[in-house]
Amino acid sequence: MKKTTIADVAQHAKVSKSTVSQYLNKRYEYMAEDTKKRIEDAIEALDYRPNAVARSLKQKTTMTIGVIVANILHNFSTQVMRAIEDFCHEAEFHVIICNADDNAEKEKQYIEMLQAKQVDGIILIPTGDNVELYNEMHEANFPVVFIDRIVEGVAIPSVMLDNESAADLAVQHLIDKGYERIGIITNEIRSVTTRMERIYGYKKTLQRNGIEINDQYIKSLEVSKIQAGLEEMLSVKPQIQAILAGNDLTMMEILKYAKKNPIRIPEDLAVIGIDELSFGSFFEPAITVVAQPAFDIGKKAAELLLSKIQNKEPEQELDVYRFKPELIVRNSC
Amino acid sequence: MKKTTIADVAQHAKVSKSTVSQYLNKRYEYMAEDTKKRIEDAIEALDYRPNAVARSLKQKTTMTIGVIVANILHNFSTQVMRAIEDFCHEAEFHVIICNADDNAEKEKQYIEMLQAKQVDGIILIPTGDNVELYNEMHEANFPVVFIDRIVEGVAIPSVMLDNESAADLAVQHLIDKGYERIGIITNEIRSVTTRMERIYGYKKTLQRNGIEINDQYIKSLEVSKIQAGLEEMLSVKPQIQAILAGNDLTMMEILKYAKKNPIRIPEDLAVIGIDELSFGSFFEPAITVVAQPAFDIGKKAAELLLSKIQNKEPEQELDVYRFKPELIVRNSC
DNA sequence: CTGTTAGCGCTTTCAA
DNA sequence: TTGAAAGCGCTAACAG
Repeated sequence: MKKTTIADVAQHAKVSKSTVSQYLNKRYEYMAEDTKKRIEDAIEALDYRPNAVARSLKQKTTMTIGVIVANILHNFSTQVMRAIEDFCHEAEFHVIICNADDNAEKEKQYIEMLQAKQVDGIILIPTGDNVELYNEMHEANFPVVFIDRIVEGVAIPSVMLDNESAADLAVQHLIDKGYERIGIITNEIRSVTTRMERIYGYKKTLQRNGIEINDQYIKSLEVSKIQAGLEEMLSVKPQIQAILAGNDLTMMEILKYAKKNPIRIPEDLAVIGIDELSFGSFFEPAITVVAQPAFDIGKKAAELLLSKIQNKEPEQELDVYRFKPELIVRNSC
Repeated sequence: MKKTTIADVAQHAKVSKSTVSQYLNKRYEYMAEDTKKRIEDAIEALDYRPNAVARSLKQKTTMTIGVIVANILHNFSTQVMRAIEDFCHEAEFHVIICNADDNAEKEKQYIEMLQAKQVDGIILIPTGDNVELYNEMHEANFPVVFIDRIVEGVAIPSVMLDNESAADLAVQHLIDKGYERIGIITNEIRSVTTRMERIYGYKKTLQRNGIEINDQYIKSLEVSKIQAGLEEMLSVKPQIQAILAGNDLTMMEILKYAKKNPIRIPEDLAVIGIDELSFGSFFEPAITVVAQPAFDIGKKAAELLLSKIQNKEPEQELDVYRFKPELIVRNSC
C-alpha cells in the first residue's frame, strides 16, 4: 500500500500540486472557496498526511531540536527535559533526547549525529571537553544553548542556577541557626564550574561571617567515595557540626551514612542540601534544602533556543542567565 | 556560507555524486583505492557531513523512533526512557520524546506528528483511549510497541510487569509476617489494566490464604485524594494492619500521612510498596518494596521495536511480555 | 486564482 | 570501476 502523496491529492482534487501545497501552508488568500473545498475533500478521502521529511529537505528546517543531558536519570535533567518538551510542544517543535553520560566522546558523537539530522538547534548540558566543537557550532551560527554550566572561552549562552547564592543561602542559614563548623561535600560528577561556584559561595559566606575556613571540611568526591569521605570528615577535630550537600545525590549518601552509623540529624550533625528531594518533606527529620528552579531553567533554555532559531534576537543577548535558588526550611538544621 | 553537499565533494574529488554516495555507504567493493582516497580527502578538506534528511527522503527510513510516555517526571518513565535511549544509541537510532500526560487528545496529536515526521516506529505507554488509531497503525503495519499496559482489542504487543505476581509477592510477604487485615491503595493515574491486575493479585493472594476480602480496605484514588482516602481507610473497624501501596507516588502519600498524624511504621501500620523508591533503603524505617525492572522493560520494548523495524520477525511474536517483580525486604513490614 | 517548473541532497538502477 | 539520470515528496518563484 503506497503512501499517498501530495500528487495523489492534487490529482484527486483536480488541481496542481502547488495549489495543494498552498493549501497545506494555509496560504488561502487567493484560493477559490471551491478549490479549497475540493482539496479538503481529497485530503479527507485519501487520508493524506504530509511528509515532514520532504518538507524539511526543501525548507531547511526540521522543527526538531536536540537535547543532550548527562543522564536523564538525574532529577535535574528530567525536570529540565520536561520543561523543554513542554515549551517545544507549544511551538510545535520536537525534541530528540540524548544521554552523554558526562563523556566527551559520546557528546561529540551526538552533536554530530544531531547536526546530520539537521536539527534546528541543540540544548546541551556540556561536558565542557569539546571546546573546539562548541566554537565551531557557534561560529557556524548554529543555535546552541548551554544549561547548568559555563564553558570557558566559548561564547554560547548558559542558563543556570546562581550557584554562589545557593551555597550562600545554605551556609548563611546554617550560621543563623548557630552552627559554626560547617563542611561541604560536592560531587565529582557535577561540572567543574558548578562545583567551584558552590564552594566559592560557601567560603565567601563563611568569611563574611568571620568564620575561618578549614580545608578539611571541604571535599569533592565521586558518589561512590562519599561514604569514606564522610567518615574522614567526621573524624576531624574539632568536630564538624553541619554539612552542606552539594547536590541531591550527595545528600542521599549523607543520609545513608547517618542511618548506618547512627548519627542523629540535626542533633549530632545538621544537614542542608542543594537540590530539592522527592522525600524532603516527609523524611524524618524533614530535610532543609536550597532548591533550584530546574523547570524554569529548562524553560528559559528552550525559549532562548527557539528565539535564536526563529532569529528573533533575544531581548538582550546575555551570555549567562542566572536563576535564583530558593531556601526551603525544614528540620534537618 | 552554503553547506557543502555531496556534489561539492564529487567535484572536489573529480568523481561523480554516485561514486561518493557509494563511498558513504561503504560499498567499496568495486572502488579503486585511488578514488577512495580522493573522496576521503575531499570530505576531509570540505568538512562534509551527509544530510540525513535528504537520505531519509530517499530511503524512507529516518533511523528515529518516537517514545510517548505519560510524564517523563515519573520515575518509571524516566528509567524506561533511559533504557530505550541506550538501546537505540547502540543501533544508531535516535529517539524523540513526548509527554502525553495521560491525555488521549495529546497522545493522538503526538502520534500523528511523529508519523508525519516519518519515524520508523513508536513506543507508547498508551492512554488506552485511542483504540481506533492504535488499530490503524497496526493494520498499516507500522511498528508500535506498548509498555506498561494492554489495550483490549488491539493486537499490539505489550511489555510490562507481571502485576499480579507483584501484588501477590507483596501481600504474601505481609501475610507471612503475620498481618491479616491488609489494605491496598492504587492510584487513578495508573492505567486501568495495571490497577486491575494489581488489585486482582491482591485479592487472589488473600483468598488463597483464607483471608476474607473487605472492600473497605481497597481504594483507588487520584494522588490528591489519597490523604483523605487513607484517613477513611484507617478509621474502618476492625483496624487495618498493613497497606500495600500500588505505586511509588501512593507510597509517598502514605509516608506523608504517617508523618503528619504520627503513625509508627510498622508498629501501628505496616507498609509495602510496588516500585522501588530512591530513598527506600535509608528511610526510617527502610521501606520494603516490590521493585519492577523498569530498565529491562524499556530495553525489551526497544529491542522488540527495532526488530520489527528491521523486519526480523521476533523470536516468537508474543503479544505480552511479562517481567518478574522482585521483593526487596526491608523494615516497614 | 492556479499551474509549470525547477530544485532541496541523496540513492540507485543501468549503462558505459 | 565509475557516471548519467531519474526521482523521493514537497515548496516556491513566476507565468498565465
